[in-house]
Amino acid sequence: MSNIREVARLAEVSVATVSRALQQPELVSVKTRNKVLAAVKQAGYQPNLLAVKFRSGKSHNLVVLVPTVANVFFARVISGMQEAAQQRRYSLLLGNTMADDNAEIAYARLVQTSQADGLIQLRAFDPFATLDMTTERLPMVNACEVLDKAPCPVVTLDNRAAAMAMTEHLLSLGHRNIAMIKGPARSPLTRDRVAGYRDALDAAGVAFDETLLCPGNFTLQSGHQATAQLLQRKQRPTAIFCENDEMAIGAIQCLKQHGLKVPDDISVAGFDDISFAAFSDPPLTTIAQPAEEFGRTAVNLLIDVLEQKLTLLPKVILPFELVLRGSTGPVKTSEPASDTPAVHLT
Amino acid sequence: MSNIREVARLAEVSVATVSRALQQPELVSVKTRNKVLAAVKQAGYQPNLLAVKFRSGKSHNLVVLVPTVANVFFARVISGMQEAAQQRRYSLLLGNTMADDNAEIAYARLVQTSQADGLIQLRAFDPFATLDMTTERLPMVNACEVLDKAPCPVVTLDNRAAAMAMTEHLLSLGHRNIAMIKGPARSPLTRDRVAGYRDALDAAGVAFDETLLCPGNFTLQSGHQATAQLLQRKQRPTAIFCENDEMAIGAIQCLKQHGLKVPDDISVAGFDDISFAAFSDPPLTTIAQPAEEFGRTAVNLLIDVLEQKLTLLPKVILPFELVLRGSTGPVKTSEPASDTPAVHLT
DNA sequence: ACAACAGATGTAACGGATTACATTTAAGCT
DNA sequence: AGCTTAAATGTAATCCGTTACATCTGTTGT
Repeated sequence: MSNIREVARLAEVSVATVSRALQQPELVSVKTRNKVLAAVKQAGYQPNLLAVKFRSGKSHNLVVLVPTVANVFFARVISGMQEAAQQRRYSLLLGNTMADDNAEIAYARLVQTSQADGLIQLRAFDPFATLDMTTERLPMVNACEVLDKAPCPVVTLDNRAAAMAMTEHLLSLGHRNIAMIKGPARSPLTRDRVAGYRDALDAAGVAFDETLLCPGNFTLQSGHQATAQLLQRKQRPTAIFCENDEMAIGAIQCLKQHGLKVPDDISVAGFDDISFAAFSDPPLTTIAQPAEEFGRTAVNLLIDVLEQKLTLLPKVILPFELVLRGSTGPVKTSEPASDTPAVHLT
Repeated sequence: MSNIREVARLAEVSVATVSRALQQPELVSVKTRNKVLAAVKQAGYQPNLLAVKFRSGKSHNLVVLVPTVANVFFARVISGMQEAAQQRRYSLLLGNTMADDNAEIAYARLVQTSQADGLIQLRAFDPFATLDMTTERLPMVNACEVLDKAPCPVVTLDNRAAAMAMTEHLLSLGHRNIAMIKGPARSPLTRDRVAGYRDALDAAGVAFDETLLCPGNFTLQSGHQATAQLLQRKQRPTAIFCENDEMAIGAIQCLKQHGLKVPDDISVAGFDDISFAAFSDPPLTTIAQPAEEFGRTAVNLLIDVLEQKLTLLPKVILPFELVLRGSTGPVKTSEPASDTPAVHLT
């Protein structure tokens, strides 16, 4: 691979002139510039970016920490990131961490040793928190599932309000016995969505029943399993609100296998509005999240930080949308007035 | 950020000794080594990888060119890549190209300018083909959808045999009027799968009817659309073989909307075995591809090439599996003997 | 004609880790 | 002790593009 010195030799100028002809053409006379350009072409010269990055100390890479790329929602987020990064001439380094803290810390190390200029974290975990104090924490943006007190810009969605909106929708259909299939217990995301669910229940004067909350892990299988458990209850819920669409689709399959009709016998709602949501049977009522926009915003925010276009630590809250489709419907009135008297009004 | 000179100063040794203590400890006395290690700790030293890469001329990055990360199958492939890359201490640079030739060429440039040591292409397109001859072509592996005469190692699956297997399955259920929803026409992948479909038809002595081939683009929507078209035919096909699961799921939805039962009225088959396939209603008969294994193999192959562990250009063919589920069933005998006489035996 | 200055170009230092080669130190042997 | 050899460490070059600073050329103004 030819280098700048080779080009300088061919063009019979100094390396500085070559560099300037390429970086700041206005500083070089037209005649010389053309000589240089010709030499560049002749030599097939491409600047060695490793050298440029080394010299500048900027890698122009961003690391993305994602729990699983194989998740449809995250795939869309990454797609948006890619788009924004490309526009601003940054590259994306993928860190598929399987939500493993140690893997994330390892990736964070990457950043510190200047493989990347900054980091985007899609989970509520601070990979720099455990590092010793001699090592500085690096530019980071936390998106989608965010830390409560993130020491960095944040882009998220009002999960609590969204969950409340969905729960209100179910309540408005007459449901009073609404189960929820959650994500992992420790996650702030899960906590917020449960809080929103509870807000709506409280506002409607419906008693909260902890046993209606079922843990899941955002996979199709876990939605299926959790639903199977819910169906073993003495009193079957009339609606199931799942914290993502995959679990909702898993839930619907389970219900059908038990001979139940959705939404006639039981309503199901999801979250995310992945492409499959509109194609499930019945089509899924869900909360649409602007996934690609999450990615774009996170990247732009991070680059702004890197390029010092930002001083404050912004908190961007993207809008959600309640998407009503066929998987939710009015509660069947044929059921006997189903009270759980002991719990009623505490 | 402290550098190696700082550590050398603290340990009261030369920079060469520090470097050796870390890279080839056996060359350094135990006493000195400990001094160095202590100094490293004290300074919070992490080698600057940009410098290391610059010096070595190896970026230890691999570029992945993927048509769309948002596609479930590719997401799994990338997941496998990530796993293998991490194990072998390489990083993955994501290039989401939207199947745009120019975007791919731009990414190929990245590689040339030593941002990455090699490239994995998941599409049948050679981004180096159009580049002028002064610029050398760089290490590359072509996976999943491969070029016929790829100038590089290849990891693929016998798409022709797989499509033949699926078509034989449908034929064995009595179907004679089998439509196919294809991918983009130019793709070798589409061509091979159509060829396999035809092989099976020929072997069974069933006439090939070109009008039963419907173009799609691997999305849920396109499966839906193509199916709507197929249903306008005078003579409805009794089975639809889709070139991926997304299109199959789209097809099933369309059929249901037209009041048709799957598989009683019409059978549907997919390809890929994405997670949603097992959760569709009915569960999808499909061809399982070892997606993660594709990714792992491609990465390992590429790194082997980079590290000169390979001399030949291997062609790895991974196995597929016919997965029978509920979306395919015997053809209904109640239909009148349905011939399309004009076409029969040409 | 000369000073002042702008414009164009060149020289060389720099960034941080690695490593060939040189040098010093220690150990082993007679 | 004196010589040989191995082990340990140091010195300095190297990778390549950028850029501060120096130098040179040519123009304008008086």
